[in-house]
Amino acid sequence: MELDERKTKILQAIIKNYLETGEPVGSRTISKYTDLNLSSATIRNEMADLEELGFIIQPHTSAGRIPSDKGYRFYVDAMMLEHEKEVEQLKDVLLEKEEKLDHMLKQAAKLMAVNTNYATMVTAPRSSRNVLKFLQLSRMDASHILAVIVIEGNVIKNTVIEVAESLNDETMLKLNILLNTHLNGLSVEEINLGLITALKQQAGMYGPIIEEVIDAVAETIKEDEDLEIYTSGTNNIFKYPELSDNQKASDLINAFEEKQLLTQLIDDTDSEGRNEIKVYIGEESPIQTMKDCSIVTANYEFGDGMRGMIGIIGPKRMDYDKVVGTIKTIKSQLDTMYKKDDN
Amino acid sequence: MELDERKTKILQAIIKNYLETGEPVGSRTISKYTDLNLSSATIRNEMADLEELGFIIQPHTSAGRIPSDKGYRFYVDAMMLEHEKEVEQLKDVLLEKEEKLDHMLKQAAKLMAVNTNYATMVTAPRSSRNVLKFLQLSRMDASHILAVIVIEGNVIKNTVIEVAESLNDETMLKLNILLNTHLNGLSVEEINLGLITALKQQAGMYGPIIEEVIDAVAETIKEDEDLEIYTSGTNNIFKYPELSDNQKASDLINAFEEKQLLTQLIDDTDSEGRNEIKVYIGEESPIQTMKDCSIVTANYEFGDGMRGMIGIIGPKRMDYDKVVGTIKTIKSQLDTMYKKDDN
DNA sequence: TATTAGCACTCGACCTAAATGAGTGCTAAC
DNA sequence: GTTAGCACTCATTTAGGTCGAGTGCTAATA
Repeated sequence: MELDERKTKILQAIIKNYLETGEPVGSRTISKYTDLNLSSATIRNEMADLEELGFIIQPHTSAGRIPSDKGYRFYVDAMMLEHEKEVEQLKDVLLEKEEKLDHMLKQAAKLMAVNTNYATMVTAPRSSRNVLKFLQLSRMDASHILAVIVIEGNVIKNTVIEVAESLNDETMLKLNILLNTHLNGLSVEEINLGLITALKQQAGMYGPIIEEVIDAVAETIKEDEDLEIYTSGTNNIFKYPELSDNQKASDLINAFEEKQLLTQLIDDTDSEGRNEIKVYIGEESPIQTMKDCSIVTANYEFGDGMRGMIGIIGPKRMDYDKVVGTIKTIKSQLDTMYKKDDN
Repeated sequence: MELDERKTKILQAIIKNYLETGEPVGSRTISKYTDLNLSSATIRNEMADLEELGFIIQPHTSAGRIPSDKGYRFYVDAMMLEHEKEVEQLKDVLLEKEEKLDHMLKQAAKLMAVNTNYATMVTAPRSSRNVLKFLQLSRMDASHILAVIVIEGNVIKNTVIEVAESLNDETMLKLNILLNTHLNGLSVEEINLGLITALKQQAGMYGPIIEEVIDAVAETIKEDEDLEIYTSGTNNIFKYPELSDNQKASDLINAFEEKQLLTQLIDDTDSEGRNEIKVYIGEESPIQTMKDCSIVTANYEFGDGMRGMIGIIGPKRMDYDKVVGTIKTIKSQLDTMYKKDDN
């Protein structure tokens, strides 16, 4: 059996109607809803076929049909193809550039949540290559040295190092020069034991400090890995009956609190994917607790190789059109925002 | 009518029983539960009195009684008085000192949540006096200066300042000395326009940079105000039927996401309050959406005048004993953790 | 006077049966 | 291939009925 044009039209109509009403769709509704001018009986026959093909499901005998995951997939694929041509932008979704990056990302998450009424997430961008850009030691007080570590993409971290004895200005200067000349431009993998030993030797009696600084650098670069995730609109899930029964809601809320779970959504295929927008429907989701949800994600990219992810999570019965539009809009705004002047 | 000893005993028994079962408590239950050896009829009379006094409530005719807010208040006050003597510590709630402060606070929130099965929050500590401790400008690359700002309590912030032309080492040194000698030890209020003008004059052609740095300092100190709040166990609210109906759950989840709302819980009475533990019951809560909850909070204090808050939020029918114990334990651990060696 | 036993009464919780109605599958006619 | 007609299914709603926990009140008791 094939999916001919009429079946396609009927399937589209069923899904469209279900997205709007949330109720199982009956044959009579379709008979009137479409311009096919077919009787409900004919529709019924076609629906039986569509069910056999796996696109729609009957929740129980004598109820209308609802889309299966496969049905949604078909619908979304068709829609994405449609969208490919028009590069429409939602005019009313306007992200303002904020002073602080974290404020802006939080803002982006919120904007998407308010606009779509779904739960949203935004990950902080991280550099594909974690390279040390700049290192600065300074004496804070007699027993503390402040180490400022800047890695590629202007991610800045600070560490306070305790020292037994105060160091004079000259020593500080020497250490700074030593560290910067040898370490700048290196990634954490490149800072190996041989290099460290060589540096320690050159530093003489200040070897232990070098060691501590390098530890801090490694720590800092690594720490950037457990990346920050901003979420918003979590409580939107209560707006959708299919998600708001206690067990499901609890699991979802938990996933949003334990942001760690959300990292599974982060796409690690390199950017070759043509800046694709990804849609996970129901069972396709990589996160177990979101089997009843659909997830739409996209990567954004700052000028200097920093990449992050934005995502919207809602019920399978989701306004895919709007969600994809919103994601696209926010993505493109983030993409261009830091293109010219960095931070 | 007075609250004599017998009434007190009965009231305590009612509340205790209700805390355990969650069901309205009937007269017969009390008649057997207590060692008063009174018939249910007598208890009924007493209960009618207690209701008249406002300590208990009948959800509907022909149901048992449940405590009113006033009843809970009575119970908690009595309990707190009891606790005053014993300074027991929960042995099994052990907070490990983490490298990073934010990790540790997150950990504290989680620990409390796991231990009590309620939702918890921990605010980052902030200094009562926001004083500039140390300032460091360094040249990051030709057109960017990195300003590192350390305020009292070793809160460190970074800002990148864009400059038109590259500055040489000597100028940088001069600016650093100029800024540090004049600004260190000052609070944001003390950095007034007169001082700024004087500094700008001394800096000559670099006046604009001075201005930007000072702006950044002001910004940084102010920004520390919109403080961070770590939450955990949010989804625990689903464990309590009285909170998990959709509207209430949604509101609560929202309050935990919009952490801003939680700031209302932060106690601004100065520490004179003898390190008191605060209990807000139902209507006493300063947060509208938590009228069906009880909230237990306490302030913790790091050695150097940094203060933060920990709190537990659960249903009114809460295990107050355990919650207060947990709060006390975590508080005292936080209190002592940074007493000797700071950060 | 305080306590208790007894009793009628209330009211939510739970169960069952019947009515409703949306929607189906199938068959026979067009 | 399409449609009208019809019997059938089944979730949802409504109404009625029982059950039992618990009360308030009254009269008897210590």
